[in-house]
Amino acid sequence: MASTYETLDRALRRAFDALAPGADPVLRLSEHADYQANGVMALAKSLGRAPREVAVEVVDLLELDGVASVTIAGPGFLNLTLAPELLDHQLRRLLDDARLGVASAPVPRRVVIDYSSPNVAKEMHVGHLRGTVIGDALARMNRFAGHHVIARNHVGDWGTPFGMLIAHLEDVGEDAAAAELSIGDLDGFYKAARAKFDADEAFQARARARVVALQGGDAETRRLWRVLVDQSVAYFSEVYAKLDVTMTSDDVRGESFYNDRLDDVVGDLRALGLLVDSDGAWCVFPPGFTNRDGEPLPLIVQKRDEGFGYAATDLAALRDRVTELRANEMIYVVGAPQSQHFEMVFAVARMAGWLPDEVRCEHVAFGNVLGPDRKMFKTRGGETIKLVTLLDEAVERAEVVLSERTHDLTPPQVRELATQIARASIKYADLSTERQRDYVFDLERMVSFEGDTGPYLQYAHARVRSIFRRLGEAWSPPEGPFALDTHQERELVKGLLAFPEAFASSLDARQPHRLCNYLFDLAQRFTSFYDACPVLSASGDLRAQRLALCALSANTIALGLSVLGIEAPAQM
RNA sequence: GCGGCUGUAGCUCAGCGGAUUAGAGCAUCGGUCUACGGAACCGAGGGUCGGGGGUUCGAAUCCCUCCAGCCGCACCA
Repeated sequence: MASTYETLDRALRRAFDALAPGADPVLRLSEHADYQANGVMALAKSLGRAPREVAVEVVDLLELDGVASVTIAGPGFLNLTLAPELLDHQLRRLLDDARLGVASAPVPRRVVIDYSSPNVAKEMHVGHLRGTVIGDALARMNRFAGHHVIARNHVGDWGTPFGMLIAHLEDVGEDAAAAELSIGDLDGFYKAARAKFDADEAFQARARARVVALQGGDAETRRLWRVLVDQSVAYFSEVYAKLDVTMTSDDVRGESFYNDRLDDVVGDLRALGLLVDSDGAWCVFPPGFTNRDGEPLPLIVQKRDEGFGYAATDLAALRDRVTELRANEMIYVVGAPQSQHFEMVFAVARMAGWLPDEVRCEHVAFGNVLGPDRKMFKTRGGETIKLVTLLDEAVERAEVVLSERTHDLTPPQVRELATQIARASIKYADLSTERQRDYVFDLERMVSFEGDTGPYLQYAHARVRSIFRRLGEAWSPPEGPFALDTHQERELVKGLLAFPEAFASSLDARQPHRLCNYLFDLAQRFTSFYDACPVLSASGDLRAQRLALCALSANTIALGLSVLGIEAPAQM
């Protein structure tokens, strides 16, 4: 059974096709009716005919018996009003469907999502928030859509800084280092190493020697390096758990994972004749990229010193994902500043034939998190802010608000709820802003229960659930047909029926904020309904009908939040 | 200099596969209600959609140009 949108869209397309194959009806939710189709005007233009005339013709061709009635408005809009029997049918279907109308992909795709990617021995700070939260939402949405998701954490675990980190590890001793790292003081460790490196020549020499030893595969050096990586990954896992993010240590494929494939990348590019020696570095020049002097811009694969650039690693990873992981889709959730880099990597991969046309591959870029001064979010002292500090602060605020409002919760319950609210605050604030845009981090606004916030949605959900607690007995859908006589009921139902397309459009565009907008809109439709339409004091079929709308509202909000990675407590 | 992103109500943001009066939240102001959780609902004021041109019957949305901000532009990842 198709969703309401699909049912209408198909009928419209059939009629449009009869006049001009492939014409888009441009179907949307409407304020003037239930749905509206705006495509007639464009169609008329392409036919060189009067829009109203074409509209009449389309309406004649439309087969919408039992689905909707149509009127022509303005220059040629088709205003569609859903038929009572369709509404009834769709609502009953949703009541019976845990997926609330979202079809599971008939042919699951293998979707590789690259996200989070913190650096070993470096703190996770606000800069990692967006990539982690957005990536995880996209992972959950893809899973829910029925696809096979392979999450990849492209951790920064290689490079020259590891020389000094290992040398420092040697100095402080493994146990002390492990202790420091496991409590999450990664920055302290890094800074101490950095300070010694800058001040102490002997240390510098040891650090350099360690880099060489590490790259050369020296066993002891490798073991020490492992200690750093393992401790850091363990710490990242704690942060993910705290954030309720599904990424696990099994998803980690650090840069080092691809080390032994870099020679092949270079060799194969050379064999393909794509490699050019430029100032001693081995480069590929994909067409269409220029530098500041208007000259062709290289993707540096192998540096003059024979070390590999990160482009080589990215190419190796991409190849692995296509061949070994058999990806049908690849999503790189990485900050916007890297967009040119990824364009070039993808271009080179296509040139090399490593990225088939049928593999959808995209850089899902995101903007910065800004402080109140609209600059990169830092502490007053100019330090980056730890992710966990941010979370802890949000939990504290949520606890304060809860303790003011709540009555009969034990302290551990308050704590747990506050944690869920805090996560929702931060995640929703992040997800509800269009990805590419920078946004201002304002904890006060995020944890607020008023307005377009995570807690507001959680509250709206909890409020609906409370109706059923109060009801205290089983209920069943109305015997007779749904009679949506009030404006508020009808508006709510329109919202409920629109979940599948809101979800699909959000996923397809890799724009979680669309689903956020939908959920907030739905929550508002619900509260308007709830205010205007008594539920428990109604009786008979009317009560059954309204209970059904309540159940669907709660389920939709909970499911929508859940696929975004946000919890919906039943009570708060 | 080239390229990318951004510029919509006092503030924070949707809308940008063109279309029926440009939306929401916050803030402000005014209402509602013996209130199924008021952390609510209803309404009002508030916008030359950065400026200017163009295409179109119709542009916040498409094209050009200018302005402002952020970012990227060869061996750090």
